[in-house]
Amino acid sequence: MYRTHTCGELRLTNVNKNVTLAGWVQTVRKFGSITFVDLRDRYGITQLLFSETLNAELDANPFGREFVLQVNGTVNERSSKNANIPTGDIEINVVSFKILNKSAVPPFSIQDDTDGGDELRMKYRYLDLRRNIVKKNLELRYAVGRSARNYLHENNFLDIETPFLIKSTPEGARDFVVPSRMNGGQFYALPQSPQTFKQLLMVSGYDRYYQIVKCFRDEDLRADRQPEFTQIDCEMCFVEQEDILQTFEGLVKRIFKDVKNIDYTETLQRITWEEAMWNYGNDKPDIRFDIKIANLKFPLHTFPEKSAYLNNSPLRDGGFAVFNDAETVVAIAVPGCSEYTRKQTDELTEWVKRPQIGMKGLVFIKCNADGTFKSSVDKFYNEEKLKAIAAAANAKPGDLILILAGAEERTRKAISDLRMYMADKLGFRNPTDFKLLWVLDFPLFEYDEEGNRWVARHHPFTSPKPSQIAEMINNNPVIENAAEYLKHPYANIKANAYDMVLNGNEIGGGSIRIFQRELQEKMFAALGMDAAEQQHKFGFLLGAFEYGAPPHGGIAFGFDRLCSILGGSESIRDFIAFPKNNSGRDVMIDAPGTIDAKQFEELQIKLDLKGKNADNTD
RNA sequence: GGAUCGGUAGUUCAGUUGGUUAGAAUGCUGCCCUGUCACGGCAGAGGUCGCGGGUUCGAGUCCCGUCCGGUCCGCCA
Repeated sequence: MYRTHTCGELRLTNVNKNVTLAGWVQTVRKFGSITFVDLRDRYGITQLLFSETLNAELDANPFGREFVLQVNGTVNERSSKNANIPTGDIEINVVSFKILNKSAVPPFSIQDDTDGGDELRMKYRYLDLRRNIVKKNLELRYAVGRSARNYLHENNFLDIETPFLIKSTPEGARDFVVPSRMNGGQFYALPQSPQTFKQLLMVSGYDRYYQIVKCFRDEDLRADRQPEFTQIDCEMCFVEQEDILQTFEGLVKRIFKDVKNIDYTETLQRITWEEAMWNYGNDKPDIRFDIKIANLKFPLHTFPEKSAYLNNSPLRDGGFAVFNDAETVVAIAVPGCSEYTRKQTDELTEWVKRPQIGMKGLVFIKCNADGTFKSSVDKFYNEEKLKAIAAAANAKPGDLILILAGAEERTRKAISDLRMYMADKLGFRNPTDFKLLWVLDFPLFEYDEEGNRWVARHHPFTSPKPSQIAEMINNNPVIENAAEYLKHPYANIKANAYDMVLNGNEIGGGSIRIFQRELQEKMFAALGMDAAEQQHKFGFLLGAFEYGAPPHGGIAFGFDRLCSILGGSESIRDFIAFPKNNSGRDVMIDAPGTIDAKQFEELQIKLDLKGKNADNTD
């Protein structure tokens, strides 16, 4: 038997007991004729005491950090206790020890505050995973998964596996492809999601399905985006949007309770996509802080319902050419920043002028505590106008109003980014505060300028609002006038789709699906697929819809991202045991790599690499 | 595809207007130390300054290219 106890469980109640422990050497503290060793395993750290009688044996069998050690000895009460660790009241008075395996000196320290940089940690991920802090993240991940499974199981969901080797459908994200040896010249694709399979399971009558499943997308990466990632993928029959919202609100609340012991009792706030864009400039707003956008000027076709705001805008009849010429002028009131210095406002101006934001400048109005205003546009707007702007921005004395002007889309995104930036700066985005939100009624289509065509905003299986089905079927999707695409009836069709947002992150999204062949064909046609292409790519689905497809809908949660937010981290990498870097590489195993000539031959594939990768072959 | 920051000892970093033998901390090695737990003390080893080219009497430092890594924009139905 290698061990009788773990390194995390012995206490004062175990004193005098003879025990055997096994683990890794965290530190060795040699102290004249006695030696202290901290022995670590998954469960904790226990101090070992090697008294002077063992010195000869220690000299004969020296060990250092990360050696694997087995010790037998007696549990002793310590004469000086360590309150920082659960086992700090006791130590093991070692009788005998054995080195089970030696270790090279690790390239970085195996501690919470390691000295290792990211690159090194990823290269030696097996050592990094020994660190308590990474272990905690993986334990949290397991807890989230277990909680989700319990909830879904209790609600009659069935976990059904779907295939990874499927076929490429070049809608949406780029596919990872896998060559088929037995079918020369043909390729599988790895699923971007099990979307069509879970819909087919609905047709088959498995009315509640879920899967915690890997998905693959060959797109550029970010701190919160991996090429292979995990979704909690769910689908239900005989449901309307409301059923889905309630079921999965329940799921997330259960996870909060199980994992964080948070009673998230309030009903999730729901806003439409249009309201999200209007108030936050963003379809996944962080509502932990109450800063909303003041829309001082905007193109009416983007918010047709809001003409009253336009007519009452305090900018009307103003003398500032930048505002007068801009398509959109938007503002936020930042609490408590009216005393910003010139240096601070200049810094903000530089920030919005960065290429990633792309604004030409930043106008500010300081709302002084005494009720007066000081702005960078004083010569164009009198006190009364400034007061009206402040009122529109819901600003209070002591606030700093920041105003951006420019083209609608870019400016709205910029004010949204600025809102988040200021909130970060002011500490309004506390990672231990959690605020959930449903965003509803997304547009069904997006206009693709390059192709002058419609693309599905969510995916092509998403159904329109029932009231707009006729509008979709009876109209021709062709866009005659690209400049006026917003006037096309399709631009105003809303989807039966919903996103769940947590602290400014999309953690889940889904829709009620199309389940009628005719409507599905119309959707494919709207996206520019002719009948032959539809049959070739999605014939199986259209066929299935002819055999009694039930109404259905579902949702998928980004599992890695959900875990990282619950863990209070910006990056999902530390919630994945073996993640990939920014370039999609696994630097530990050095993947992807080349394959040998025989493999190419079996696959009947010849490489013809262009440019810088041309010498990348074996 | 684009922007931006970085690459100097095993590791994390500093390195001034270009100027003698490139530093610190930590880790590592050796010696000393009986109550440490970030132990302490003394001594020591350890560098192709990512790579290639250029400017210069002289380059870690300036310029060009390239590779690698981080972050972001585009992209991610």
